[in-house]
Amino acid sequence: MIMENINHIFSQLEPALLEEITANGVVKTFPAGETLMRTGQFIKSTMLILEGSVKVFREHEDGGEFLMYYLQPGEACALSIICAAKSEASQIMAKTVEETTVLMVPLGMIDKWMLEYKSWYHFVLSTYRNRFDELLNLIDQVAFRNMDERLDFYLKRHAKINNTNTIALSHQQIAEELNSSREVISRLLKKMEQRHMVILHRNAIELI
Amino acid sequence: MIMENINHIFSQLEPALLEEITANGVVKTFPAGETLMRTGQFIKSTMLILEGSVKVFREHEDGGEFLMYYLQPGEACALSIICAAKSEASQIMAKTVEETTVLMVPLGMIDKWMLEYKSWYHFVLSTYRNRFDELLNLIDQVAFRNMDERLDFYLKRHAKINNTNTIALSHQQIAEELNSSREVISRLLKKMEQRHMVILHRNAIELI
DNA sequence: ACTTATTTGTAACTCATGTCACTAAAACAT
DNA sequence: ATGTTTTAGTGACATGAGTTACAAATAAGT
Repeated sequence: MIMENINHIFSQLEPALLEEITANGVVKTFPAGETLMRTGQFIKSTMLILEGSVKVFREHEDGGEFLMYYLQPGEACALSIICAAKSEASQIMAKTVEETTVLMVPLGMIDKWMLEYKSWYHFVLSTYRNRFDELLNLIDQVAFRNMDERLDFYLKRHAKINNTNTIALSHQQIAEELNSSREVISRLLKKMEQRHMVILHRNAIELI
Repeated sequence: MIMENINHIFSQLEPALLEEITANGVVKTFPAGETLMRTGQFIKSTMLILEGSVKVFREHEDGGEFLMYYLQPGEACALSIICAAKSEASQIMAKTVEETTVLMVPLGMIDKWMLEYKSWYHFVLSTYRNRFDELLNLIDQVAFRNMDERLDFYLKRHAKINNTNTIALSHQQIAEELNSSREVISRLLKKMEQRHMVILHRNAIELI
């Protein structure tokens, strides 16, 4: 059933390529909160997400972290592809947020398929493109926006990704992802509640 | 002599490819301060820098700008390649900082060469990789660093790129690139001078 | 039910940065 | 040389956001 799943999730890839992928890849399931990649680590394979979701973030020496983006089923980690191609150390951290199934493809294949399969070529390029866009967006956020706007943006994005308008996170968790502090987030959320933008519950924020 | 120049600057590319590049590309020289790409504009060709330098930056609605990186001879604009591949609108601005000669390659070639020339493939991928790294760095800066550290970093990078330890910029210009204000930069530079990190001149900052 | 741990609310304070208002110095122009 | 423009210096103040220090509310464990 995993095979079918792959075919479905990566339907934009050619059948012949999908066969190769399943032949060469290893399917692995990680529990929630598992670290898949850490700063400075060398990457030995590219990961295609089949199920669940993966948080990709930057980490600062003194503990702070900073959310970059989430990887969803059907997506690949752009960095792992880039790093793999140059066998360089990763600059980022990746962690599962829920139980996540990934397909691990040895890095030798990536280059090979680029030349052999047009659909793989487009897949890889659009992966780059999308991540690049997301980084540009992120830079906009931190360069031009205040925390209240960033929080608003964060909540909406989170809601969209999880396809719900109730964000099941504590203020503490949100603060960490935005590299802020819990009190600041609580304060801003209270303001948003007064403006009837959200309703606050324990461990949950409801968007209106 | 431009041909020789190209061969020299892009020596990592195969001779056959270089021939194709010169056959298909158009060499163009722009004066200093010319806008090569603006937000929302569609990109019709990729640019390889032959001489001079190009500033790539993000622009905010209310005027603020934000330096992303400089392109030097031998480099290509990663975004133009990505956008070209998907004929999407650009999200960034690019401006010459001095008189700059570029080689404009029609976007149809990019994809074609990826399959035909290994050296082009590696060139494009390493372009992505380098820009990606630079964006990651930038995010670090704005997410984790204060303005004094960012200024210090900015000055050192500028010095390194121009291969001099005198930065010939006004405080105003620096402020714009860091999306700050002139007074703040003046203040911080004065502090750096008191700590004997720099010597301030009019329109110039000397690193020690 | 009682205790404990987790999560949230809030006030007071500090600090970095941005803004306003104005002065001073240097470069340029006529 | 004198007036004008550009660049730099500086103090006073406003604001956003991080910090400290608690209190209150809610959930969880025994």
